[in-house]
Amino acid sequence: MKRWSQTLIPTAREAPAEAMTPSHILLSRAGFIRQVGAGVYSYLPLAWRSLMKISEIVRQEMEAAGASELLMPAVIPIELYKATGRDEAYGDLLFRVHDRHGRENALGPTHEEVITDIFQHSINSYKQLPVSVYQIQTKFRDEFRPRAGLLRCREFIMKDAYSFHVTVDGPGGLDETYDAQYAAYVRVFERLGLDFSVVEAESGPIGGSASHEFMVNAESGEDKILICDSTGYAANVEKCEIGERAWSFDGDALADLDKVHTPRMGSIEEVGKFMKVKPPNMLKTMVFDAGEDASPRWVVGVVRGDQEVNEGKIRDAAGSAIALADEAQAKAAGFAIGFVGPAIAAQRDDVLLVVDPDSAQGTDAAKGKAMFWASGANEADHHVKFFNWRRELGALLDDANRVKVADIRNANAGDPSPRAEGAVLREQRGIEVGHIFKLGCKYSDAVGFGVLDQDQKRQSVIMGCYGLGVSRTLAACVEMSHDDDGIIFPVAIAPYHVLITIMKPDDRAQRDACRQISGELADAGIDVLIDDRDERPGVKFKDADLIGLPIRLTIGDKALAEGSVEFKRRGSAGKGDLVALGDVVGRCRETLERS
RNA sequence: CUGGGUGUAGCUCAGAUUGGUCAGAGCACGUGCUUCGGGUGCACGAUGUCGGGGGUUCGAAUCCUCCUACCCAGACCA
Repeated sequence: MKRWSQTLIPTAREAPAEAMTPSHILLSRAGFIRQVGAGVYSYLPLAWRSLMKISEIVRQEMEAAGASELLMPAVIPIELYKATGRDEAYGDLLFRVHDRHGRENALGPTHEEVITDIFQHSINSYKQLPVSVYQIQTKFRDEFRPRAGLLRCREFIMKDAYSFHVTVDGPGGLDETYDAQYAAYVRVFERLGLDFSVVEAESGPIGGSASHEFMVNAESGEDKILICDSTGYAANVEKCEIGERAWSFDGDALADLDKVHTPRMGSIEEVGKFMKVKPPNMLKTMVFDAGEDASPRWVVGVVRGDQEVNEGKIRDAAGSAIALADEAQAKAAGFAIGFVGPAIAAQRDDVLLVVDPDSAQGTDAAKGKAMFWASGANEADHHVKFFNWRRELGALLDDANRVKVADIRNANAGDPSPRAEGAVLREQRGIEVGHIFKLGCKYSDAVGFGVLDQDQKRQSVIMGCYGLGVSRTLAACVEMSHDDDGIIFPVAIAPYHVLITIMKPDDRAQRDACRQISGELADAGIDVLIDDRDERPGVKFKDADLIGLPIRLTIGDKALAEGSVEFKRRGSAGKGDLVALGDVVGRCRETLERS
């Protein structure tokens, strides 16, 4: 039980000018957070209560999944990150601090290295595994661009769990724990009352084989996910496969190749507008660099002008570690960056051409005639119209060592589902609140962490790691659930369950009623906040809606004259119901349990 | 990192072209009265390194310059 007048809930009519997203605006206005620096926030009392509630549910589910809580330091000698190469991989994302002796430390962005170090020095035998541990802790990542309040900050609260195994399959194996963590995450987000999706994901710099992301469904989310409703397949756009698409390079040319002067127009939009060609009729050609020693040195990806190349997919298709070519280097190597076209493959033999099926079309099926394509002319400031695959590239198209057709683009809404014939993908936006990974031996091998198995053979230890953004979850919850008046908290995340708005704090009858009700509610284990401020009713009601507690009880003369208080569920329309004093606790308990 | 923008009262912002009654408004805050079920009304009041340094000038919030902080978009990213 807490009195508003005795705590810090600095609500405001206006949000700071820099707040753009709903969660940032509302958490600021409702007095939950205050910005201290770029991507650095203080959690005021209401926010801290919500965060503790989220943390507690996470704890319970982690313990239920067999993990033990521990706490590692935030200050970590840089050597640990150097050992795994993540010193470089993370680069500027690592906060670095030098101590008085000039030693370099990182502020922990995540703790694979530290936990692996601990286990390496504590575990010697397969008999001691598997073990899962977790911590809830402040993490530091020096983001290029923090944004949207708590959604992407440089200092944030995260739960990270790690598991260690001798095998992948079978009892005690990685898969078993991964599945248990997966289930625990589902329970956590269900208990928190969040609308979420689980999607297949790229593992990014953390590394590893399999990974899933947990996304709170919200329009303002940074991540795009694609869903096949008929199978339940869902994946991040970075990972999403696309179903089979028919393709063929064959088809007669519509007209002779027509070279067009397009001075300084390197982008699809500019060229399209200038040549009066729609992006779906253009071939976007991207040059990737496989490295100086690689053969072929260059990989050239082709997708339609309205589509995006997926770097991960083209890497898989090319079968080598490639990256988007450095513009200066590519130009020096003879590529007319901005004006490259598929015909480049016919001009030089150090190029592997990878074509997305949607672009590998000789005929326009819809129109029943040859396909019209525009592309770069492989000459600065020029593009071509009436590009025809067979005419321009000939038999080269049939040489699997030079030309491949593969899914290399990001999926879009309406694309065929990779899991069900005839089904299409639907697009949705989400906020990533959890991400779990099967790491394999990446970290253990990097530091030489192995144990002896039954046969006295040394085995690399297999790892999994499981992250959950606690502070981000609070923000995602607000993104997901609010209205024009303020936040609408799910019961599990709300800092308090019930707000008692006492109209006249000086009135003896009202005070007595408030004391009675709040006492009974507290005894029933319900968290109560009492708005005892000497403010006008309108101010209190506005603030009540703003901070978004699930239930508001209003103690005023009218209701009290009938021995009642007014009961209102946040988010419901109207003024609420009159409930007899004696029934209030029951009504609250019932409402909170039901939701 | 690239591009754009903004730093003036606790918050939202005006003032800047044209240097000099430009230290301002609203909200918030304090006092008094008023009002008392959806941000009440009136009066009075307190509040500033005009982001910082340097320069130009008799005089700078305003012009020049360097620095710095923050925001937005992109690229990147659990």
